Amino acid sequence: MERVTLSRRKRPLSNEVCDRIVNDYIANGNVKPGSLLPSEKELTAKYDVSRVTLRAAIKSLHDRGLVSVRNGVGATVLPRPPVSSKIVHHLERLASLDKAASEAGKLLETEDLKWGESIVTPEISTKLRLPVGDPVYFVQRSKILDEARIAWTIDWLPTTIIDLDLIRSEFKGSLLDALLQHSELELNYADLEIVPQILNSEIAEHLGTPTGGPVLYLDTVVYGAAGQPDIWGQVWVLPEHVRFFIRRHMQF
Amino acid sequence: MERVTLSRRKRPLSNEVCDRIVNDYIANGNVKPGSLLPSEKELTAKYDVSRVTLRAAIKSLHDRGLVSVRNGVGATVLPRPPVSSKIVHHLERLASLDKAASEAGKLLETEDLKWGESIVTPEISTKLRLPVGDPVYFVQRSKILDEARIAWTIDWLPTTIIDLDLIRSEFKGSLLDALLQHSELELNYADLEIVPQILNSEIAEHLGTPTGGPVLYLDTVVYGAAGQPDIWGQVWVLPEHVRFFIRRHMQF
DNA sequence: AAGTGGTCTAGACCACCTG
DNA sequence: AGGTGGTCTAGACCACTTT
Repeated sequence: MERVTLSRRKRPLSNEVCDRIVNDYIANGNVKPGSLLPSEKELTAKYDVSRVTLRAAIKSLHDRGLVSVRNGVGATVLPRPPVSSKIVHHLERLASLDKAASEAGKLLETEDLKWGESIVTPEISTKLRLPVGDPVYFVQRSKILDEARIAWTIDWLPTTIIDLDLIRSEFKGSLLDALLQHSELELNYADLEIVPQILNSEIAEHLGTPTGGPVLYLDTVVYGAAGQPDIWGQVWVLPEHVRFFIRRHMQF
Repeated sequence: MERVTLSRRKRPLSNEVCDRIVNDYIANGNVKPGSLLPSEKELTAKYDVSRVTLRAAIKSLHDRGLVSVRNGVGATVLPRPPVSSKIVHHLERLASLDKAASEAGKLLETEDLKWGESIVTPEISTKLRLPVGDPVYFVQRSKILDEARIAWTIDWLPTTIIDLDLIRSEFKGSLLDALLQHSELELNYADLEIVPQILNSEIAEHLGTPTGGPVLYLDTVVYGAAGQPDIWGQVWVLPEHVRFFIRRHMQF
């Protein structure tokens, strides 16, 4: 019995249990990839939680790609995803490139940072659903890893959602991370389109590389809880330094 | 009261309820984007299910990007994702390009189909964890949409998981779809790496286009329930005809 | 037959939002 | 204060896998 105290608890109990299972069985290799976790019955007894709660924890492990679960068999620990010295950016979760870098033990630096106000063009209008000609904020900058320019970014945001000077003062490299701090914005999900492109002269100049090479263009619209678009982000990333991964699941 | 019969039911009740909500409120526009669904209390009464079951259905709606849910407020119907005349391939679920095409009302045709047996190279060895020099099956083909070549594909698979002639006889355009029919393989998830490339002469020849243009290279390893790699797929797709989307969620 | 996960229920308490 | 969603429990029955 190792009951987690119910009082003064912030995180859901199922999250707590999920982390405990990772620590107790997976991270330290107590249960090796290919082997089974203890049964749900044993785990409910060990952590003194209901089966519903335990199953929520197992579901999280599955969603994170750590185990696969089979009826009548149990939960098998899966091998870790490939690791690399490059930054590995997992696209299935809404997180910034800066966060992916710091998880790889690297620091992304920001250069050529420029904040400003512009006018809504037809293209911005389709992305942010704002009238053409209205004012719109933008932020542009390049990202540096180990003294190499690896990405060029422009973000557009409606003037109505937040004060530009406020977010500017809170900016520490990632606009997304700064805006996520404002829970009142209720940023909720994003639609990301992935397009391979050839480096044109404009982007190549920002990145300080020759034109003609391959570049990954990521077009992201971040939506709030009511489904209204709140940020339109455009990023061009050089593939030499960042690997883009998605873990795709079977479902339904 | 519209209780779903419990007997002779195959699908989970929560799935049933999920679809009913889509049909009764979302698909027909009875609740417009930006408006709230009825409360959980009302919905449990309407469908005569427990709150746990209803919440599982709401969770599915959220995972599918149809609603956002706020504590103390309710579930807001979200606007539909962007539509397009191109094929839209959603990468967060494990599904074939052929399926994405058919969901867009298009038919992907297959040309230059070739089945064969080869020898494990060092690169194949790292992907499929097979000894170098062992035999391995491969399938290569190009995909045609509206008489245009849009993709070139090679899949590699261990000789041990299935008989090549069997899967060949069941092949209807998509190797993944054919293998997914074999539930004994327990295909479970896939790690997809996304790389922008410049068309080289080999791939350009397969695609019948000039070299030097942008192409999206998708490197996929499909894993079984025990975490063993079962398929290594390499796909080069021309961006003119297919749009690649991911809906990224906030989590934890 | 025994053990595993898959699903469902009824009821409870809490946190959050709105008037 | 009242309604909404967020979490948790104990117990039940079913489907699947293994012995």
